[in-house]
Amino acid sequence: MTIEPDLCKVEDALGILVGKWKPIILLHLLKDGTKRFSDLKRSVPGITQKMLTKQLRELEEEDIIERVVYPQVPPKVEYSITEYGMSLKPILEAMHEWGTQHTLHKQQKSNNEALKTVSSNE
Amino acid sequence: MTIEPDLCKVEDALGILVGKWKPIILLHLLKDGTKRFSDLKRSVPGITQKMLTKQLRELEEEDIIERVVYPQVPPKVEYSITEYGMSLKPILEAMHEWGTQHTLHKQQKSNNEALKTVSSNE
DNA sequence: TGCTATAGTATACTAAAAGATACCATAAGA
DNA sequence: TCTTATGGTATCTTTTAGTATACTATAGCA
Repeated sequence: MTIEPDLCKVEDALGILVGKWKPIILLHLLKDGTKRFSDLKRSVPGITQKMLTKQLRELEEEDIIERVVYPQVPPKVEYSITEYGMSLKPILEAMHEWGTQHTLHKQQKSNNEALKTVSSNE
Repeated sequence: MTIEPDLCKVEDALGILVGKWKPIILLHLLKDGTKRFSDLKRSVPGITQKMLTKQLRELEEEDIIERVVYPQVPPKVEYSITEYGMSLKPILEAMHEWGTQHTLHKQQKSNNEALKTVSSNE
């Protein structure tokens, strides 16, 4: 299969997944199903409230996740992946698998370079 | 299969693919095999020389593409995908397929919204 | 009365990515 | 001698992404 670059839809998927936080948010939701805002915040260390809100709004806008507000105080808001969002799973898995391989590749590369350095010092 | 978010390697793949131009550059190289710098520049409309150079250097750094310089004037430089770079193909294909579906989904969504607007005006 | 929890918003800031533009070397050809 | 082609680099400006911090509402509890 060859993808016609001019008709390229790759960037659509990329646009959804890109951002420092979106993949990790999606992986948590895929793993745990439904999560509250504060759960997500705890699960994604280092993220600010503003960023989490922003990423979630963007994913919601694309119908990847669903947001349910319970009218109570203190507020309760639950997020979950939509059926449509589930369709991203193969991409995330392919990337995860590749990333795992890539780690090995990088290690081999740095090993080779270390070897070269050693032999040139001999 | 569930990906452990904490051990997540998804971002590694994402880091390679991300950038306004990288996917389209890779698709062209996957399609045509070897391409010269100027061919790529023509194939990727709107890209500046600086950006093309930068993206190519980054992909080369990751061993995704190979750069061959022919010592002649005017200069000739050829780029091609490495065997390792070929391993990205499943990801690009998965994203392409998803993107195509997503286009349909977006169309349906805007159709639905148009319908809603019509019925609320009735 | 004052504190806590939740799910945010508002404002100001910094850093990174991308874009615009000008510049370079040099052989071949008009 | 001037122009063109190629594959860049250097510098500056703009745009976008991300961070830090302060602020909000309100029920329940001590």
